[in-house]
Amino acid sequence: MANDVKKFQAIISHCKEYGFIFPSSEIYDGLQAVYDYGQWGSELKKNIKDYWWKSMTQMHENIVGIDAAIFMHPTTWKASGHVDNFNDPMIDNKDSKKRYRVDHLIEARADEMRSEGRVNEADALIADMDQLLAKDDFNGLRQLIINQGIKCTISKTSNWTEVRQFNLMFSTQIGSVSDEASEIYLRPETAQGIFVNFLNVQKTGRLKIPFGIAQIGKAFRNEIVARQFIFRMREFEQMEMQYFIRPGTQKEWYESWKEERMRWHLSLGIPKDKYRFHDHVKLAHYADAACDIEYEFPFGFKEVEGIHSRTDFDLKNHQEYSKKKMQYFDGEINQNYIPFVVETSVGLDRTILMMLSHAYEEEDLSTAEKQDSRVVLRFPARIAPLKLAVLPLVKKDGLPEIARTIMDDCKPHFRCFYEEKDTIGKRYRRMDALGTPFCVTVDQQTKGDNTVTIRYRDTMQQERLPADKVREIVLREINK
RNA sequence: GCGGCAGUAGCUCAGUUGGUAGAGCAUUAGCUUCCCAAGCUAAGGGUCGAGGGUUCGAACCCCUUUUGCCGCUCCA
Repeated sequence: MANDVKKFQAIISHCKEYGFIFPSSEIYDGLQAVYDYGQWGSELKKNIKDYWWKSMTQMHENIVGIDAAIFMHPTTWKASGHVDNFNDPMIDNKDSKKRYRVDHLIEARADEMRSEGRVNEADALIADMDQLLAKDDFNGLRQLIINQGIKCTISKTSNWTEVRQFNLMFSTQIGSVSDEASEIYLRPETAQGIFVNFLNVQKTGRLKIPFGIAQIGKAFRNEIVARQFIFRMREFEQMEMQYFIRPGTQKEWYESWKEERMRWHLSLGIPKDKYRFHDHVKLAHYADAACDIEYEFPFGFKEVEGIHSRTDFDLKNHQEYSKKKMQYFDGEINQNYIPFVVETSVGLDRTILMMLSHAYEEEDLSTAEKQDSRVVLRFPARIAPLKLAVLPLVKKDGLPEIARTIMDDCKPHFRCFYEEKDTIGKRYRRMDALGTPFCVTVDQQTKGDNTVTIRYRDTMQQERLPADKVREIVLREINK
């Protein structure tokens, strides 16, 4: 474990040192749990996004993508349950460190009274509580808990903190005049952007159930505790797909998407034993089955992707709040119904951290004569930020000019890097540290027969091949 | 949110009982190099996380704040 902590810290340093990830607004000391992707981190991120997008949309004729806005009508979050379920005042017991919903504590007390036959007292207590809740009188609520002598069930003490309200959603104002009606939220999940567009997409796309809508986008959660580098951030990006199905078929679709999504994860080159499914026992308010795909990070197995059978919860609620029929006419069975939904939702930033964790290696290359080591990022070629480095062995004798023609041939097709400074070995090692899978080197022989050496990141082996084949070979590898 | 530890150059760190900062690597410019880092020369880069206090004087002591890591807690 100590080694894993060390490795994790080494990865964080490496990300900073080599331009993958920086703390947000670092010159002002950073902003808690917010990070920026640098020059190579953003390439990596884009490549992962593209790969997911292609696997989910291009490879599925019945899945289409959308890009919904971050701002949404405030009623969206009433319909989704975010406003009601996550705005409750909470209180902590200082001894047990246990956090309680204030209304749960007081209701438990009232139930106790009722079981003792003190029904009137119980009703009065609930009435008091409702009044205080309505006024957002947190001090009053705390006083009520203390006056009632309510104790923590674990520590058996009444050593309570202040009552606080934890708002998961960030809010801001739309329009330049700030009044209450114009308060809106930054979306805490991207899913609702899909649900509110269900009718638009289904009708204009003439889509038949089953079909899916995919989306990649930012979401924002005001986490109480946000930590572990980019694992839990306040601003993060999700890649998700909502699959609309006939009611009653959710179980089979849930299972089939579980399998399919696991296949995708394995296709990233990460071995099976680094993943596991974690089935949810306690289900969220919208789900009838749910599991996570977890990856073994240096700090343990943690969720990367969630697969949820969301039933018709979302569409049904949007139908109720919007008064628009969220129905689909299924010609095959001649029925109108609100579709059920199976959701797959990957954390993009977590996927990046997963790829970094798996790719990062400090390799010992020592021989009997010489101590040697390198840091190498073993990214699959398709997601590596840089695909090819073009290196003249020396920066004279016309070698740079030849190298430039290879650059010109390749750079319209994939990200290349040109470098003539320092010894060739040093340049190879720098490329290893960025995870560049291929380097080609132009030497004196190139001038005679137009061949170059290609050097592979993972094996450090080299081969000689015609310079005009480089583009084709790299293209083949990155699309494999 | 509670507790522990930490913040000195891009990275890793040193800095003796308080006397206004150093190293290695990295970077930049040359030289040398015909295939795997740690050859040569030179240069740049830090108001020691921030603010306040004590002091003749603070990287060092005190307070506040902020950021990170770890443990607990939480996570639709």
